[in-house]
Amino acid sequence: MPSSTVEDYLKAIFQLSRKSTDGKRVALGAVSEQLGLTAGTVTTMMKHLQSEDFVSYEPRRGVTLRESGEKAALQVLRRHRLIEAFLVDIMKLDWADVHEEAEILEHAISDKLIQRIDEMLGHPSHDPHGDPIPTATGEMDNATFAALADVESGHYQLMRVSRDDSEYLKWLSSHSLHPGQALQLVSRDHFAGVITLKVADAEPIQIGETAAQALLVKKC
Amino acid sequence: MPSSTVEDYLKAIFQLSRKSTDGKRVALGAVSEQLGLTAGTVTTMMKHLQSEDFVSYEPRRGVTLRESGEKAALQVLRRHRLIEAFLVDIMKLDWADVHEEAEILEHAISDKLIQRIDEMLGHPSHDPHGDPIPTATGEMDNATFAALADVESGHYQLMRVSRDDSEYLKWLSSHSLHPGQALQLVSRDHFAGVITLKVADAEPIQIGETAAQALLVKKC
DNA sequence: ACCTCTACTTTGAGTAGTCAAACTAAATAA
DNA sequence: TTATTTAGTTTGACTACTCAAAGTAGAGGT
Repeated sequence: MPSSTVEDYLKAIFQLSRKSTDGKRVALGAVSEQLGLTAGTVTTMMKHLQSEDFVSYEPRRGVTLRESGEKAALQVLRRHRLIEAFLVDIMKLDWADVHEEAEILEHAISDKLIQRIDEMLGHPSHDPHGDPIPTATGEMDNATFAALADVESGHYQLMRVSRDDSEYLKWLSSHSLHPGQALQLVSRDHFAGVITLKVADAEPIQIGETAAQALLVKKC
Repeated sequence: MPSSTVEDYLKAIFQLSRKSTDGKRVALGAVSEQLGLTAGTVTTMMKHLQSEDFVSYEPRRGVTLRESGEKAALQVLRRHRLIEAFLVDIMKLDWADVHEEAEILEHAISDKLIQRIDEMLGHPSHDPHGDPIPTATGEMDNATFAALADVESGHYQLMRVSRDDSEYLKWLSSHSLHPGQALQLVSRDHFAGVITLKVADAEPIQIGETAAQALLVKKC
């Protein structure tokens, strides 16, 4: 059983490895950035994770998850996402507040309780941010979507919000921008970096490219 | 914000202090016993807790909680007991399995979530073992009850079960012995140390004095 | 008054995780 | 090719918690 510290490292490496250009290799700097730790701390931990067979680590080149590391990361992700879904659907907490809570609970909840939560929710496939929930055996849907920032005018469905900060999520909420929501990209000003979109039949709203980067959409 | 280790110490001291014969003073041996730690570890920690103003510690005489220590202990107890109630009433987990889970979650759940749980349960006054739940401001009902082991024949109501081990609780369950349950002490054999009792209109059951020590009852 | 036992304290050491600061390899620029 | 910058590594130190084992204070027995 990895400690909760180790779980955090594995989760970070897993998530960074999905965006990696170089195979699934992750630079240690990205890990220290993500976890808010110094570079030296991360180097030390990589050696330890290697000795525990969670990762393979090549000095100065980066780390990749080994099988047991990936398995552990998927379990943490599963717990995290089921907890988020639970907190929103059953506990009726605000979408925007749920991430931090889950960040802690993911290390504290037993398998038995996670299983119970999964049942109560009817084995959901996605969490409130639209992220896929790995199964108990570690399968995960790996569909990818285009960012609203990279897409032309047309009709879309919001599939995923890939950003956790609470203020941003509150703002999305206030404009009914939840996963599943249909929206229309009305126009974009490439020079100003501003996108105009319509959600249902509300007034059109303006959104910057950075904010649009986190909105993952599917054409429809 | 005390660490979860410190919370465990404070909770242990609080609970031991209620059984203390010497005012509210608790012997360090009792603490190390309760927490499963060596005596030296506890001595070290007592100095630390004193320096943090949680307890007052007199070498070789014992510890008593100071105000902030008692407050912290009551908050932990509140979280623990609300979590137990939540796991039984909402999550439908077995009474017997809930203690261990709560032992961990009590250190991981935020105030916001505890508040939500409290609302969902309708501000319960007691947990599934019949233990009183301290209020958010730290008030706690301190009613005491006699142990079934110390009481004569007659009709009683089971008010509290003061033991956490899962096997024991499973056995109680199987005989419908939950807090609130009416029961009759039919007879007792002081020499054999065996008590005969009837629960509702089931067959009479036999129970030893040790087991009866954890069953706290009210005459009725 | 002395001895002994028990409960407690002290000491020295270990684990897990962290940082700051000095150092170094390798990529990039000149 | 050499110099500079950047990313990563090493070292020494610290915090929080723990144990084992050696030492001691004080209560009770003789």
